[in-house]
Amino acid sequence: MEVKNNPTMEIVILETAERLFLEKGFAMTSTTEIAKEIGCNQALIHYYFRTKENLFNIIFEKKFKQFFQNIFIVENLDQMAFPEKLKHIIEAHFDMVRQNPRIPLLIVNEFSRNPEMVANLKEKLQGVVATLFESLNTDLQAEIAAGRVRQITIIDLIFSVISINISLFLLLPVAAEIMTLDEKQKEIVINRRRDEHVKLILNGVRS
Amino acid sequence: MEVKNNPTMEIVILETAERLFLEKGFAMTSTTEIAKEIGCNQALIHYYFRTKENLFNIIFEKKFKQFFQNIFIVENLDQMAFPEKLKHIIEAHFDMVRQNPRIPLLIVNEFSRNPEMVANLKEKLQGVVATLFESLNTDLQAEIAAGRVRQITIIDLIFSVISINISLFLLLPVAAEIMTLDEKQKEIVINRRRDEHVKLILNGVRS
DNA sequence: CGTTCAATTAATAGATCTATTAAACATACT
DNA sequence: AGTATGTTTAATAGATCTATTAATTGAACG
Repeated sequence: MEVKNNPTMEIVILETAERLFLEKGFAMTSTTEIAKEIGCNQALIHYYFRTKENLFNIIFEKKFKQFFQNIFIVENLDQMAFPEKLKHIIEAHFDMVRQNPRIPLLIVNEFSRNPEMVANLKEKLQGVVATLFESLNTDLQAEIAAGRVRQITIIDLIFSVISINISLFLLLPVAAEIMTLDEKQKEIVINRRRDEHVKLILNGVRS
Repeated sequence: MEVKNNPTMEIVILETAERLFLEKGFAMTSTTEIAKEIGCNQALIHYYFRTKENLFNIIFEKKFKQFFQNIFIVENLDQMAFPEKLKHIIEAHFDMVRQNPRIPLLIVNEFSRNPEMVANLKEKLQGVVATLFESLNTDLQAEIAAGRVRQITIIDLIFSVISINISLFLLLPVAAEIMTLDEKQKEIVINRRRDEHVKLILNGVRS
């Protein structure tokens, strides 16, 4: 038997590249810098991944899927009433974005650099999203019929949840600088916004 | 009298650079490309603006101020009741973002590239924002006291408005690709979201 | 011990980008 | 006409980046 490919360095490269791409984007991250960060030769990056573009695409695809597949992961939703259910969905999504605050920026920037990439990935998640939305939509329509929720499409509702959560973590760095918040104060803001998003949406869809 | 400096080319460079920086960001836009787009020699960019960084900073500062100073420009707010006033503020901000859909991305990206830049600019707009918020806050507190609006800070209210409006135009390119919307359908979505944002916020702050 | 093959490095080609310098061009003025 | 000054271009230095190639290292195995 030949020597097994050592996956360690490949993984180190992936992790380091992921961190740098998320921090500084595709254009501002060079393979030279990735190698320097790791402490290895720059050619090694190309040995494992051939091109910078290819390395980026692997990471991007992973992050893209991760972000959309985990869009609304909540356990035991079935027994809940609609407002409670919606509350958990908002909070779960909020927490997911909180743990991946830079992915939306990565996706938005990559789309303006290379729209093809997103176009190719979209099919892979349409199924996942569709079934997830359908279940919630059934509840939503029941609530609307019962007069407890105003006329609103499931798309608009979900879009509002995603928007408000994503934009917090997108804008917070800039907002914190303008309002001169330190890390501790930022934490407080984030926690307050978590409650605020729930209130805003739950109240916002009342009839 | 000597020949007056010809401002035409300087303006052409500024306009072209602005367009390219907004389209593709700082790193992905080269002075070579700006010159090629204009049809002039690349050295001319440096003749007028010395460095790419300097050219970018001039444009960035302009866009930054433009975006924050026009944050809530509405006429004749005084005679309106609070909900009507808030509605007009949301719509005015929505329309402003609609006309400058790429500025938020420019600011967020530039901040992660060079936080100093934003730090230096923040003082110049704190005065403008403060007075604007104070007026609205007076109304807000009255509404809360009257029991028509739930407990919410003016910061949270304004942050929600800005968030929901900005994120629409930030996410729409990607969302439109995923949902396969053409330009006409995008327009429809934008117009529906404009109403939706008003409803969401107005309902969302009710007690 | 020497062979073999994967992993790693050194060296470098080739492209591109920023910025500078010197020369060419254009225009107003004497 | 000739000079002076602002504008534009040509040429290029110097840096950096991606990607490739050839050489070196190192570990398993017969």
